[in-house]
Amino acid sequence: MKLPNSFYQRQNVTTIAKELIGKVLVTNVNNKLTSGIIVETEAYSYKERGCHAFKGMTPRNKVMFEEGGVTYVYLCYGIHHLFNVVTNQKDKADAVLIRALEPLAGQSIMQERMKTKSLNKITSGPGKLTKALGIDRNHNGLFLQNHEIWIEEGSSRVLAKSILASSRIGIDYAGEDAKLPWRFTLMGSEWVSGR
DNA sequence: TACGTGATCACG
DNA sequence: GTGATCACGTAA
Repeated sequence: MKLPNSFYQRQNVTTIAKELIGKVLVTNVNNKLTSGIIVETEAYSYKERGCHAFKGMTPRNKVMFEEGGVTYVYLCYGIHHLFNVVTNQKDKADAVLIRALEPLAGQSIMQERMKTKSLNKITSGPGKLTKALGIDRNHNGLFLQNHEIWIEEGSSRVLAKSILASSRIGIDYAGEDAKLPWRFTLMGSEWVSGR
């Protein structure tokens, strides 16, 4: 079952980021189905400096100002595509960055895209998982109710106490806000990114 | 630890 | 137009 729009349109982005742990991200790109269990997320709110939307709307971050339930994909460091889901109401530009997955369906397709014969760490990082699932900027602003990218309920329930909070990665420019404990990881998962 | 890589955005 | 910057990954 796809998560409904009401899941994404709630106000508290950290709650949504936590609840996304254990859910399953699915893509159907070029008729190739791939999926993974979400094991690492980060929350971003327009109210704090870590967020692309902090200084207002620009051509790049425009979709963050839509209603929750659409994708926000952008190119980072000229090389990596990063995948977010937009949350909250219209003009409340919050989003959750998906940072790591445990591979589920279509593992051989992911290996092909990553040019590796191993499964090890194949989706353990925000830039890697987009490549493995075939996500790029063409997938910016898509509705998560569509057939190309969506998130569905996982098969087993994740307990709140097995989710760890820590500070977000790679946002030193955000000053004090870089210390917010808005990165969430699944305790004990070997698929969490390692930076 | 260092650097590739190119879109983006705040300046003029 | 131009230049600094950047929510990373890999090799070393």
